Amino acid sequence: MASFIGEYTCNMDDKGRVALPAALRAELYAGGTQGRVRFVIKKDEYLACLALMTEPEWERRIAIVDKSLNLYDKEDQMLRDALHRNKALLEIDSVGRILIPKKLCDKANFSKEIVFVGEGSEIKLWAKETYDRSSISEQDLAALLQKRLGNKKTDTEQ
Amino acid sequence: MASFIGEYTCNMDDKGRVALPAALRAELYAGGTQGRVRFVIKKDEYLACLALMTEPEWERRIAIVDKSLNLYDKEDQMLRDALHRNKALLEIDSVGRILIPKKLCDKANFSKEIVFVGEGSEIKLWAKETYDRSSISEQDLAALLQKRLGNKKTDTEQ
DNA sequence: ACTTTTGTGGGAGATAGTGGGTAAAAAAGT
DNA sequence: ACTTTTTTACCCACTATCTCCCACAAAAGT
Repeated sequence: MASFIGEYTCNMDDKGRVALPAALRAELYAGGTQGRVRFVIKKDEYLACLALMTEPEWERRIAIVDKSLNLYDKEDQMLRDALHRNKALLEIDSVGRILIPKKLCDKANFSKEIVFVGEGSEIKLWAKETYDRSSISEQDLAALLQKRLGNKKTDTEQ
Repeated sequence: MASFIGEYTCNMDDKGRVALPAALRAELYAGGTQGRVRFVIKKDEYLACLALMTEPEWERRIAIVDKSLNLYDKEDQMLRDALHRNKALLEIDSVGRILIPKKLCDKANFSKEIVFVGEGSEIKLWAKETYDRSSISEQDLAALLQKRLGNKKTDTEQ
């Protein structure tokens, strides 16, 4: 399975197309994937960005959610419903670009410069301005790391 | 089995016909289904929308329900009866459209713009205004997700 | 400096979506 | 049983959008 890493900036044209940075594309095809690769792109549920992943990765994730939801529970169904909003299926075109749906561009305030951030099984897409503004301070990161992964842990971990 | 994903908007004409978005149609036929495909469309039991699924998927679901209902229990039989109301069997016409029965259009307040939402084994159909209005805020979704699937769990999981 | 790879832009053909007209079928009324 | 009316199905045609293709620019590597 592909594991993405690194920050890359590309420009979206006025048709909504952006080149998938070559390094990320290479990582994709390194996984022995032949032919067309399908992606799922979605609005991130917590952050002001989009998240891009391969279709199998999406299937894996939604399967986990489905397992803990009851088909005949109203609140569960509303959650399931909400989880399928702002998603789109997309493919890479003949020159290595993806076409981002307008609605999702708006949700993440995309205009021109898009930052691609490899995060293992997914790629985050940010409007450059948003990305630069949203980074947490080094101190906060240090504190969060210490709390969640350092020694003084309060909850379970694998 | 076909797995549907993505949001698509199409217009219903005054005869009650809507084009099934090409991406969803392709997904259908990708499952090796040749010739005519039959669908079941129904009013969603909990939400103000319709749900569309292949006939086999419907059979699968109703079989599960049947298993947990008692043939000789009055309330169970009334439920079984209710579950078969507001259903219709439909096919795709020669240009890829479906014809939605008037009764169901009314139930879901369809007028012109219909949003198709792929949700795995089924496709939800919403009147656009209803869809936009019924969307929970991003904060609420984040909170609900955090509560149901995040770390600070208060109830059982997997 | 030159070659190769990567990113960007635009035009043309293909295809998806939409609408209407007509014929057949079903439903309703006489 | 037959007529009338309504509904459904099939066909054709138009338009807007998207996808493919070509080409150029910019960067990186040799």
